[in-house]
Amino acid sequence: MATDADPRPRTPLSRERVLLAAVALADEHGLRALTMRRLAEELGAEAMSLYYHVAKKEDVLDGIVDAVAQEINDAVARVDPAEGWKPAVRQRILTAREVFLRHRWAPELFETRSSTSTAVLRYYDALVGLMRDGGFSYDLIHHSLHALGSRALGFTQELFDPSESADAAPDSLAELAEQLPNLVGMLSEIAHDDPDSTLGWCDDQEEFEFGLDVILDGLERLR
Amino acid sequence: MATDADPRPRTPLSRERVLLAAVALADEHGLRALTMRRLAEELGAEAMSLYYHVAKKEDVLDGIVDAVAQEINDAVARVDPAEGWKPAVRQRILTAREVFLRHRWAPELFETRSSTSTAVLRYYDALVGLMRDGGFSYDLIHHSLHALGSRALGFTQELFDPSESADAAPDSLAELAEQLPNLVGMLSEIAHDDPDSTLGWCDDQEEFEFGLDVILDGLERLR
DNA sequence: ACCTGAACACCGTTCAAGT
DNA sequence: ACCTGAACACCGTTCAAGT
Repeated sequence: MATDADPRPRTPLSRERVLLAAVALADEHGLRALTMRRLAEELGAEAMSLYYHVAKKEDVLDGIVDAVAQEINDAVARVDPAEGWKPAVRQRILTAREVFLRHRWAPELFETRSSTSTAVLRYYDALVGLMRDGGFSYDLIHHSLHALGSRALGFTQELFDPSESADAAPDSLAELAEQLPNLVGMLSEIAHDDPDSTLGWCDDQEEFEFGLDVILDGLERLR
Repeated sequence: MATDADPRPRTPLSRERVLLAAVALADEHGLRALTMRRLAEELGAEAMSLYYHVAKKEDVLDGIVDAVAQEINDAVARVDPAEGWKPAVRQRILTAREVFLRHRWAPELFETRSSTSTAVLRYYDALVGLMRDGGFSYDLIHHSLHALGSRALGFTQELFDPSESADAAPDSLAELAEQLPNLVGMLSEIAHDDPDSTLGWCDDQEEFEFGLDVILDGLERLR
């Protein structure tokens, strides 16, 4: 008798199911699509049902940051402990980066709320430990974390995409070259063409590693 | 007869007045307070009146990014052209930073929409020119801009504020020290105490300059 | 214990209408 | 040309009510 339409959720809701669905929704449609109403729909429930399992939307956002941080911790736990602090730190960071490449909405969220995640703190704790074992003083490690900034977690935020501006100008390209001679000169020599390794224009894999190595080499010298 | 209550706006609205009010509102109450309705109220008008002067809210956000970028360009135009590419670039960046210290909401917005601002492009163009004159190839300049990231504009986004987590834990501080021995060890040696120079915990003036110099020194070596 | 419907106070934005 | 009021389609969230 109940064989026809019975779209009740098989499994009951839970904080974990809500967070998993939130991550999946953000992965597929971006952060902007992550509304309480849409999230509930994805789970076959009403928006208000979510509030039994999470306090408020902020709680969901904190939760998915923590979930990504745990994914990072799981990933870095599997990397071979390299010889020397530098390859070890480098490898950890590049491994963390791979997680962000799977969750491209995450950098934006980490910028503002990663301090609430104990998983993020555990990630940093291990990084501090590695550098400590590598002969750094706590003071220099502290400076190093500041110098690395978000790079310690594996991403840099993009700041501008000159290719966009280039597209925008139709025939005024000559005028643009006049106004921005150096930028146009530089960009005419350069091409980015590996979208899969790119978190926005400024976060190309090759460029990420270049910047990372500039900093790690600099820290090495100060050690 | 019209001597009593006549709170009509003296000056008519204009795109410029709208943007100025938007910057002032964000300065005083943060980005979250910047809604079309609140902005109109600030101008003594109705929300819908704004749409005669700006296309949509996105347009307002693009506009205030451009306004801040112009403020930066004005500021850097006044700095003495230093001798050598490094002091010149360094001074430009620290001057740009001062503008962000006046508009603490701006970094968040620049992260996502600075590519739409021609003023930002002009800022970068001058920076590229300085480095070019300093003997850098376009290719290395390009790498350098990636390595600097948002630091080229004078800010780094904060990633975590361990002091917050420290506050949060009341008596479980011992447990925290057990779980995060390295982080707790490091932080016990360190204190941040100049709130005026700080854009969030990770963006202390001293730390900003440390990180900047690590990168500039590294680029110098690659020149 | 877990979920829901109706309702509230907000958003950005459209559109026809006022001066 | 410039501004407005009413209305629409969305938000997050509260609360009393259902099972």
